[in-house]
Amino acid sequence: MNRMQELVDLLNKYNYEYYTLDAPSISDAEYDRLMQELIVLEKKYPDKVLQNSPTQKIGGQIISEFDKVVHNVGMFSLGNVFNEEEILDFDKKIKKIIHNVEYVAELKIDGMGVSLEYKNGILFQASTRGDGTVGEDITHNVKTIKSIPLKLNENVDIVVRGEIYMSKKSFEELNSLRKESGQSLFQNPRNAAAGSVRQLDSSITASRKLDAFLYHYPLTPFKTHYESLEYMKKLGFKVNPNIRLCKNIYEVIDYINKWTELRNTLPYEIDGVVIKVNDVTKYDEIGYTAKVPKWATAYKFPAQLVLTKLKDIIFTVGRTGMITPNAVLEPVKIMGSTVSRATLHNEDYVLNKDIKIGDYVYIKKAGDVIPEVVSVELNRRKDVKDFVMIHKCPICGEYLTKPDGFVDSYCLNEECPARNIEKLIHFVSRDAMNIEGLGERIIEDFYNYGFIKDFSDIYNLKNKKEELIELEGFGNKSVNNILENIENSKNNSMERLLFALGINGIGAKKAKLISKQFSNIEDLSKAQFDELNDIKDIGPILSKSIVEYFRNEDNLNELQKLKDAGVNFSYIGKKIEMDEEYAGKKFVITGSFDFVSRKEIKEFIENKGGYTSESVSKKTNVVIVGKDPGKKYEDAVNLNIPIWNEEVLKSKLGIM
DNA sequence: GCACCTCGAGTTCA
DNA sequence: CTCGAGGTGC
Repeated sequence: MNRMQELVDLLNKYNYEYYTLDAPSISDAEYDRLMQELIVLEKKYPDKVLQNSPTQKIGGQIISEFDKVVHNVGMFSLGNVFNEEEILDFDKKIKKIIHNVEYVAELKIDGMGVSLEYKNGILFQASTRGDGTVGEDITHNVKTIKSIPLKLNENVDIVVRGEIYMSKKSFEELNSLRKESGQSLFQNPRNAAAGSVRQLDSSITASRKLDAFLYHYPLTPFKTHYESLEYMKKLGFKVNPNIRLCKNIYEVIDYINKWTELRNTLPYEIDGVVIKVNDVTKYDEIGYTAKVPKWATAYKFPAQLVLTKLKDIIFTVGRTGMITPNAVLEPVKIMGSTVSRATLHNEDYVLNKDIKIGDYVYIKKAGDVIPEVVSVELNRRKDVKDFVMIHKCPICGEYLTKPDGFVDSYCLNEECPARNIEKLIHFVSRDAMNIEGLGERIIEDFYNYGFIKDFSDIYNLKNKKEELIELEGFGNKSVNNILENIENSKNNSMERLLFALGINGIGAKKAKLISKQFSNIEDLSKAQFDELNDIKDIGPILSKSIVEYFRNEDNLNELQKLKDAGVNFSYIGKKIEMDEEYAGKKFVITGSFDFVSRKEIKEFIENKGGYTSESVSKKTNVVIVGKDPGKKYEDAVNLNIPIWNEEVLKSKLGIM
C-alpha cells in the first residue's frame, strides 16, 4: 500500500504547488494519470482509502438540512470606507492609539465567508458566517473544494477564516451551461458561489468549480498578521499572492490605486481592499465597536452607476400611515436585475437631491440589492416638472399630517384601506404571527372581498371555508393549509403578538424586551406610563405610545376578540427571575472562558434582571474577567469596580 | 444640548 | 440597505 500513500502525497503536493502559484512540478496530464491510478487502487482496496486522499474531495453526500454551528470565536464583518478621506480618517484614529502603525493590504475577494476548523491537522468542520455567532455546517460541501486542504502539513488544531469564491471563467461556463438547459442564471460569481455552497447534495457543489483564499487566523500566536499569513501558507492553505505589507497608510492608498486599475485583469472578482493593522497584539487595545473591529476596515470600490429616466414620482402609504415618494423609472438592467422603482424616502430627500420629474438620474444598488437614486444628470435636464409633495392621502383622500419637527407626512385616517391592508400584511409577516400561505396578494384580495378587515377576522376565516374554496386560484388543499397555519399561529409567544399589533415604535426587539417584563398582554395593557418609562431603552415617547394604544376602545375590543378566538397572550420562554444581585446592574465581560460562552453569561445575567455592556465606565457594577483579558480589566482595576474572576463566575453559574 | 448607538419602518426583484 | 427617530450618557 506504499504506492497508494505515494500517490496521495504526490497529488496533494501538486495541488498545493498549483494553488500557491509556484510553478507546479508535474503537468496536468501527469496529474490526471496519477489520479486514475489512485482511483483504481482505491477501488481494489476500499478499506485502505486514506483520509487525505484527493478522491475524498469528490462529493456525493446528501444531507437533509444544514446543522447549526456556534463559532467559538465570533466571525465579525468589517466597517466600510469609500474614499481617500475616510481612509485617512481610519488611519488617524488608529494613530491616536499606536504610533508607527504598519498595515497589511489585501484584495477583498467577492465571495462567501467561511470558517475552517482543523483537528490534529485534519479538516474537522467548515461553516458559514451566519450572523457571526451561529453559522451553518457546510463541511460536506467544502470537502469538494480542491484548494481547501483536507490535511495540513502539520498536525495542528487550528481555526482559519477565508473566502470561497468562483472564478470569472467558471462563472461564465456555469451560466452558459444553465442557459442551455433553460435554468435561471446567476447574477454574479458571488451568488453562484454562495448558491453552490448551500447545496444539500455535495456532488452538485463538486461540479461547480469553487475556489478559496484564506486570510485570517483568529487565535494566532504570532505577533503580526503578516506572519500568520506566512504560517498559513506553510500549513498548506491557499493565501492570496497579492497581499502587501505596507509601511504606512500612503502605501495602502498606492495599493488601492494600483488594484483599482488592475481589477479587471484578475481571474476572480474583487469588490475592494481590506486594510488591517499588522500588529495583532494591539487589536484589543484598538478595540471593537458593537459590530466591527476598529483595527481593520474595507475600502469598497464605487458601485456601478446606471443612467435612466425618472418618469414619475408616486406615493405609497405604509401601515403607520407614513407617506413615501417612489421613483417610477424607465426600466434598466443593473447588476443582473431590471429595476423600475426606487424609494425616495421623503420630501426633503427629493428636494435635497434636486430631483424633478422627467430628469435623467443615476441609479445604483445599495449593498447590491436595493436600488437607490444617487444623483441627477443636470446636463440632460429639459422639459421637467417640479416635485410637489401631496397634501391628501393618495388612497383615502384624508388630509395628511406632518408632526412638528418631522420629515415624514402621515395619513392618520384609521379607516384608510391602504393602511389597513398594510397592517394586516404586517400582522401575518414572518417576524410577527408568521402565518405562511397568507401572502401580500392574498391579504389584499381577502380584504377587498370583505373576508377580513381586522386582525381577529383572520381567526374567523375557518367559518368561511366554503366561500374561500370557491375563489379563483384556491382549492380545498390550499385553503386547508392556510387555515392550519392560522390555527398554529394562536400558540405564538407574546412578543410576536405584541409586535404584530403594530403599536407605533414597537418593533420586534422592543416587543421582546417588553414581553419579558410583563409576561402577558393583559398586564401590559394595565401598565402605567412610569412603569414603562422605567424600563431601560423605553423612553417617554414609546411609553406614551403604548399607554395610548391600550386606552383606545377599538384596540381593546379587537384584543378581546383575539383572546376569544384563542390567541395566546402570554410570554413563553424564560421569564426574568429578578435577583437583587443582578437586577438593574451593568456587567462587562472581558477575556475568554472555556467552560461557558459569552452568550450564555449574557443570558444568565439578563434572566436575573441585569444587563451587559461593551465598555467599562463608572456606572459599571461588575467586570467579569476570563483568560487573556483586555483593557477592560485595567479599567476595572483603575475605577475600583468589583471583579469576578473565573472561579467566582463558576460559583455564580453553579458550575463546580 | 450634543454625539453616539440602536431600533423601526419602508424597500426591489425574482 | 437607508433613512430618521428615540434613548442614553456625557
